[in-house]
Amino acid sequence: MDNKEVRVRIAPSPSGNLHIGTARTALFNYLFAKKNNGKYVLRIEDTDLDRSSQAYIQNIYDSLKALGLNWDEGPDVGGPYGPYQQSERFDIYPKYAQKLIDAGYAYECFCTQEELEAEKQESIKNKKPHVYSGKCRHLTEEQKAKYRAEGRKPSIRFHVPDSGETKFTDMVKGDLKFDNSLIGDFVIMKSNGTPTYNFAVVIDDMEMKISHIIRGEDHISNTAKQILIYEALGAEIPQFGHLGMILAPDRSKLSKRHGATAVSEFVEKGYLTEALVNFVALLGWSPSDGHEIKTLDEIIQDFRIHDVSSSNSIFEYDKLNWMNGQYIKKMDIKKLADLARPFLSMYDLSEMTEENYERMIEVTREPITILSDLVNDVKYFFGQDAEIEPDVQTKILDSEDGQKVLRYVVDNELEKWDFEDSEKLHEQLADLRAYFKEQGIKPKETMWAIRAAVTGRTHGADMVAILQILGKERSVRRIKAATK
RNA sequence: GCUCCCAUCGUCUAGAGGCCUAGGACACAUCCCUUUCACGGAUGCGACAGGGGUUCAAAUCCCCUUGGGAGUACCA
Repeated sequence: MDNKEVRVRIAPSPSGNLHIGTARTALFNYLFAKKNNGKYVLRIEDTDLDRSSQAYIQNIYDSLKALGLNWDEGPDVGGPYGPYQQSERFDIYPKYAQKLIDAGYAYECFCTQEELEAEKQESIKNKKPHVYSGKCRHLTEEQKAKYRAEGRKPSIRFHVPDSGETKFTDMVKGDLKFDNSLIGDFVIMKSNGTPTYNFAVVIDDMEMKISHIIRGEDHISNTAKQILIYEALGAEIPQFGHLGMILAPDRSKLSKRHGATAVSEFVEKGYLTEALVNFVALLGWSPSDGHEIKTLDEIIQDFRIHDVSSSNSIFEYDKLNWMNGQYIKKMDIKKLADLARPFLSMYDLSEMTEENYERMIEVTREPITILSDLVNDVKYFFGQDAEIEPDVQTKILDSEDGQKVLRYVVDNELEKWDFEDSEKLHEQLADLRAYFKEQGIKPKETMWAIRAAVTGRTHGADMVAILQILGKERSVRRIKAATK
């Protein structure tokens, strides 16, 4: 190709928290930029002032940063082609609109909503595609003056050619073409003086020298309109790449009723941003070496936009959960311990030393898939007494073998257990298992008795660790309490 | 309605005419490991939507049908 600088952008609209789909689009843009030593720009598209809010803008910043998708230029960091927030760019769009009018590519339209609606209904009735008739295309100055006198404020429409095709080669979809006669003259400036989306993006992308536009395929049909504008302006047309959509398991659009949709919601539920990025990268792209667990940097190395799948993909939690579990398992323990804290706010963490807190996380991290699983899994580390589950009471603590083990432990072992030395304690438990094995009680049943007494459950973290974190006093207390 | 996109195991995907009796991952099942849950290991289950072409040869190319998705706004 050429050696022009690669510049991509992610342009979210702050009418909600950063959506997981937008995050994937951001990721692919980021990957493409990094892979090609390009620039990755963040632009906030808040043209619709009613639906936009500062809180959402902040959420977009925070989410993108948390995912590690840091931008080179943007509203907060600036850059050579700012401002990067559309609401601050309102003065530049009318100039370009006027330029198009002057060149004959656009015209003022005085049609009312009612007239437009009537046209549309007529088309539907005749089973024809509804395309604006273009009746304001050739208004005389007198007619315009008359409309103005009536108080009508014009919108500005782009004059789309009546024939021919608009085509482009999409980086992921291949050759695409649209029949101009079916596009219809579309509005570029609303009657209130603000630009429509299709106009604002083109102007902004053009001014910001965006070379490649990677976005969701819901924008495919907009592309024809946008190319027409680029051409009318005599601007260089960027390369486009349209990604398949992310769908819910029922093949509908991913929405709140399917669970979390915003990146921040996933984080609040206990998903790790590293896992989120990794998982979402695999929706539409696959690593060349078959190793799916990869860091952002590794993905950058392996990423090629032309390898991206052009079909939609379904967002299933199974694999995300598995992947999140993998990341939790491998994460630096100090980092994990810090991330886990907010999830454990219902417990009095000051009860235990920092060292014990970390060890508790270390020994409970293994089976969990999301951080919030910790809430339940860590419960028995708190409080003086164990909360015994009903089943555990009847099936284990009330059983003959269970009591036999506990009785023996209380009478002969408990005082000898070395809570300070984990290896010693480990051996002592092993000896206990061996002792009862000769009496026909399985090793796991021996341990169940102790586990049940100490934690009230049949499963959980390593027994030695539990006993040590709980400390001698509470461990002894719980075991004695369960012994009849 | 019209336009466009898409179509390999339940899901994410590999596959760019012969390497495919279609490979991997998640999920599921069984077994092994084991102080529990889990992790890990092994095995199994499981797909080229259907129909026509093209070709010596098609999951791969073309057409039709079907199914799914998107767009069709003075919303972005």
